[in-house]
Amino acid sequence: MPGNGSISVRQLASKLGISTATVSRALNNHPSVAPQTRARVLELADATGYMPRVGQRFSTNIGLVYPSHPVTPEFGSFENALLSGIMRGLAEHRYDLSLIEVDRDRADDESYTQFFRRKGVRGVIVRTIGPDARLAEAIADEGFPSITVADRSDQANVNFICSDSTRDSQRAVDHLIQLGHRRIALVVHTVLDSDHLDRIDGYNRALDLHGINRDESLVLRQPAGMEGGRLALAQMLAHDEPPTAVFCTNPLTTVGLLHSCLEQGIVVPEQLSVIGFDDSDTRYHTFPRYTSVCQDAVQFGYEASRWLTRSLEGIEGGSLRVHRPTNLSFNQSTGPAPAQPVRVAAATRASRPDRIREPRPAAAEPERFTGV
Amino acid sequence: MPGNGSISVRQLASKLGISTATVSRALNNHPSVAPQTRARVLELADATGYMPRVGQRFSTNIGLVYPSHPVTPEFGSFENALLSGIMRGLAEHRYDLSLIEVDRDRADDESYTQFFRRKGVRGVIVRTIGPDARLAEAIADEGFPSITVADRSDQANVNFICSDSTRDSQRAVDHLIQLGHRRIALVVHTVLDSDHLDRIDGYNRALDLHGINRDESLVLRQPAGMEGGRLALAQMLAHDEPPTAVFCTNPLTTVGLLHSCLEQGIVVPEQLSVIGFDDSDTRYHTFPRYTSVCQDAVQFGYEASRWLTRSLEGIEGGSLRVHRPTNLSFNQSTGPAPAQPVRVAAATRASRPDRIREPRPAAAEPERFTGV
DNA sequence: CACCATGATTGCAACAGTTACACCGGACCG
DNA sequence: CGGTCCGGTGTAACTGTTGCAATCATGGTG
Repeated sequence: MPGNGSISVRQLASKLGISTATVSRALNNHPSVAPQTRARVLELADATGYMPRVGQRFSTNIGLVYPSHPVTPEFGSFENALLSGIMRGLAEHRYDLSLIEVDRDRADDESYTQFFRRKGVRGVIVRTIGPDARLAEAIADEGFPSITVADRSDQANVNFICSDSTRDSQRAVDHLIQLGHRRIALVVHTVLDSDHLDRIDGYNRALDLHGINRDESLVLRQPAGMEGGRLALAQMLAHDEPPTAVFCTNPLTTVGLLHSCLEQGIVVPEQLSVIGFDDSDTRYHTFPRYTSVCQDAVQFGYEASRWLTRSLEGIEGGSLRVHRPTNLSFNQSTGPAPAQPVRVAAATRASRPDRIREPRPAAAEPERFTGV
Repeated sequence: MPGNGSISVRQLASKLGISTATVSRALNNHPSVAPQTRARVLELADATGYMPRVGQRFSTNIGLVYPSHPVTPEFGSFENALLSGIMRGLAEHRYDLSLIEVDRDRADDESYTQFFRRKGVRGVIVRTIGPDARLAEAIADEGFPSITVADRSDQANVNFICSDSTRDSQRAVDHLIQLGHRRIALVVHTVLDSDHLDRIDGYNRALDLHGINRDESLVLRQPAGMEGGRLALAQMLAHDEPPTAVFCTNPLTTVGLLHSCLEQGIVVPEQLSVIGFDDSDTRYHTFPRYTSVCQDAVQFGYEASRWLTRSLEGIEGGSLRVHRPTNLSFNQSTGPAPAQPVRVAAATRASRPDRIREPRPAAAEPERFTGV
């Protein structure tokens, strides 16, 4: 465990027998410092837990860390809700938030601690995306104050707050079984993070509990997004023994699947029951509104930022490893199992394109990134 | 116009005949400094364009400024797209982004310039929300480097990049008229910012151009959001002479309106044509996908942050006042005007909806990824 | 009136980190 | 051999901040 951060540049310099100027340059990645000198400085800085101050004061900045380019529009509402919660949690101790993308300007030979020091942040909230959980573990291994949000790790030194959807996933599938469904499809993302493993787990447990055979051919892996939902429905309809219900473990995928149902004239829930997943309000945007397992991203952000700042202020001690249970929101997308499942035949019969096609005029060329 | 920011605390102190300690405390809102002393310090700091440095270096932080608590989940995807673009634009000169909410910890007697100085940001991107345009103007009046995004101002000192949807709003309504519609409703937000005024303007121009009388009773003001769309549809159906088409100037409102159509068994576009508004991909999430006027929030963020940083680096000079035209995206929510408009009677009759619908061909959609 | 306690302001000085400039030493080339 | 260049380092001067002491006004009390 590093020291308490009360080391100064001058102390580092005197311990190393060099000048403060060289120490400062080494810490800031100036090109004019010899590699072995920089290595010695960084090593000692790490060992002593050096933390820069402005004047005599520590900074009060928290970093929200993304592995690479953050918050692309495709992330959907989760990031918004998360940010909203984070800002609320930081308000108590007047911390500020900086957005940091690790890939952008972290030097290759620079540790995460050094990188964050250089950015002037005291602690970070790590937003790992997909399978990049290594980032959170690497930061934790360096002992830098951090907490991961909406993901988890088996490493004991990783603080996190994540959702545990196992229970509600099981309840969701159980609900379908109670309604008489026996063949229930599961749609998961192509890459499986801990969240998706929970959902698979809950799905399996519900089936096992009712003595329903697991059918691997009903577990569909599709990329998260509208198109994934569309493809999943197509797979279901083409199945030899089609399911009468589906548990779709991603919000946008659920939207895509329900959208495809409407396109193909499949009535939900009369012909097909659907349970989905939601981070915010997406379940109310579809027709019908879908029953879903819901996680509260605002709450995640709030608790993570609050714990981190309290921890830095010395109010909170120890670690935080929280599994926050999800909620189950019942809406209009589930109903009794139909006598016969919908099949591809119904869909193909209805696929003659007698629609009125909209004119597609030569649309204005989309603006590209041009300098102004 | 303030100076070039090369003034130091010591120079301020000597000009005022006080110590640097007092100057520092005054600038940081320490409670132990006499009110009139602080007033004198702040006045001189403003006049000289003081800007704090860390050591000898200016900070490279940009603030994204919200009037109050930022990025609530209701904002939808606009904020995400904006942030994404901003981060990309900041990358070129290695600036960092801090999220700042003015209401949170700006002191009452503190100018915006002082507030931003205290936060250590060199320039700000102002995200005014709704009718809060005064914020951008107040900041500009103080001469602090700033640019407003997705809003505009008549004040010549306000830099901004906004969308001009007048042309496409007119084209959208014109498109409806070409399809034979004569009674076209307009749904606008209850508070009218410059964006909404554009849309009203385009709507009016299209009607005027075709010699169609404006009917004030077809201009519906509803709060932005799903519920607003629902209420707008109810108003339309209850109208004495119901419209056969509607131009809905907000994404979520459009979603709500289309959702309500599905609930009530109103077939779009056969019974009602709908044109909406979109910041990102929302138009592909509804059934049917709606034709919409689209603004590119990523581009806004990119251009704003790039101009601001280049301006601070001295590469760019002068002001930036850009009206970026929107795009018109044609989808499946518009069609020829029906012989008879849908009325409230029809809606009630269809309240036990026969939801099996004619299929429609799926349009190709770009692959997307999502969080979680 | 003298005197002390109290609290509000302020200054001194020591601290934090950064950078311009000079210096040094070795490599390279004429 | 001498000049030139360049990578690397230190000196010193510069930022802004804060702990502690000093100062000053004020008011209550003997």
